[in-house]
Amino acid sequence: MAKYRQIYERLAERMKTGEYAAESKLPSETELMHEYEASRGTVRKALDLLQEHGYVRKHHGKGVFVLRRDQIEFQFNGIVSFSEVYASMLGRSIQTSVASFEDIEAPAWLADRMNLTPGTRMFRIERVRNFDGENVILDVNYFVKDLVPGLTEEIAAQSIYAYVEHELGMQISYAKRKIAAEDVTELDRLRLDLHDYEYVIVITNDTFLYEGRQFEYTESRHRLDKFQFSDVARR
Amino acid sequence: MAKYRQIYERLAERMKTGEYAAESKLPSETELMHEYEASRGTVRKALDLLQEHGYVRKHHGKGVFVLRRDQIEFQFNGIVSFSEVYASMLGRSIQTSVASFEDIEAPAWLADRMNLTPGTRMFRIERVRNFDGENVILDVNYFVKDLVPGLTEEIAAQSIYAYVEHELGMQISYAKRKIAAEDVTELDRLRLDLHDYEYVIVITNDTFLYEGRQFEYTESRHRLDKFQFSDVARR
DNA sequence: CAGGATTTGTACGTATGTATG
DNA sequence: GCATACATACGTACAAATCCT
Repeated sequence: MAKYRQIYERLAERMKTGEYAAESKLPSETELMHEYEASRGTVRKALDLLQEHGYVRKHHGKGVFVLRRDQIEFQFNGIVSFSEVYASMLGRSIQTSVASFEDIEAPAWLADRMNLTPGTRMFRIERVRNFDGENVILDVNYFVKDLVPGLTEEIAAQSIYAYVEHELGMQISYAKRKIAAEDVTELDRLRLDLHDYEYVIVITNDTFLYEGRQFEYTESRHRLDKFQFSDVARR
Repeated sequence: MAKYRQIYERLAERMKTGEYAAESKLPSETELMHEYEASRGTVRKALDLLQEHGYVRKHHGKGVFVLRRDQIEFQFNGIVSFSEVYASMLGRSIQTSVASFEDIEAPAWLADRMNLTPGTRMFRIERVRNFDGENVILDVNYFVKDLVPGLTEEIAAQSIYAYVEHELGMQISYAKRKIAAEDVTELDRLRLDLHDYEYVIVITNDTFLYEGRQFEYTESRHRLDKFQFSDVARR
């Protein structure tokens, strides 16, 4: 792994564990240079990455400050799978369990939406995200089977995106997202600890490969109080 | 302006005008070095920025390629006030009324959040968006007064962003957005037709100028059923 | 298929500018 | 004014991915 990336991960780790507390100032670039035996440019690349991912905020002439991260956050501009996000919040217990794993024929509404030939085989996967002992997020994924051969329940329990990108070497190009509130469904009640909430926040996600082919459709259904989305828009 | 940013803008310009066509390859870093009389590091910073902003994609060993523009357009990367976007999504018009327009001292929490010296004068504006006869969105804007001189209630009733950009000629750099659900407040009940909804979706928006100075903080509070957000994320 | 040429990625060093306290 | 800390810019070297002869 690249050195700046190692420094990034080490620093992120120390913020997650609280060694570098929220609101506090990180060591200066010069100090980090000596600590990690790296050049200033390399240290700066690590710090830039931390800022891009929402860990810190740099202030010219003052220093680099640790940001608070108390809620579940979808912080990045890029396409991020939920386990990637959770991985970024280590220190809090988040567990994924596969509630359902089926090999089905694409339902009509989905074949239409994804522009597939009717009858296409797909994986339909339900995964529940448990945060601090409560089931608060339900992910329902639909993958085109031909495009993710060898996908198993065990992989789904880990990170499907890591499998798709690193094992299969697939090139993801872009994803369309939509966020809206919806009434809770029977499935939500079955899978989630909803308490009295009557609504869920639903993120729908259509993911495309470089050639423009869609290989995934996902609905991520969040309990209201555990939902947060952040991003940075630029001109 | 920094040199790498000048190169960034020049290249972006040449892509917008079509001089660098979509799907085509940009000149190599070495060529750009000579063309702009800059070091490789500086050229690379400009290219990184272009990629981050969705103009190009870099491929190790191959080159830097111009992305299709139509998808960038659809992206929410313009820093548009959310309600304008919402209106265009539904293809209908929203009526805006200014519910409150004050000249105040920055409250402590906001001075802290925006990194302002305490006592800074600000405009605090409440605007209500009416759709199909119901008040469904409440925008609360805070602007640093020094940075938007001459802002009036009449302008607020139209588009503040149009005023800021075209009349004042200010250069907006980027905005940080966060979306989350919150309990309704007294203010929500006062301004909106909430029916039985107990929650609102709140979009907070911190907007920055090129120099990194923040000039605005906004909360856009949406009735649950009238909220929708879409965007395109790119790897 | 080998191997060199091209192109982007990483890393180091140095110097100077700008913001903050 | 001075010290500290981050920002920009230049130059160099080598690594890794890709392309081409």
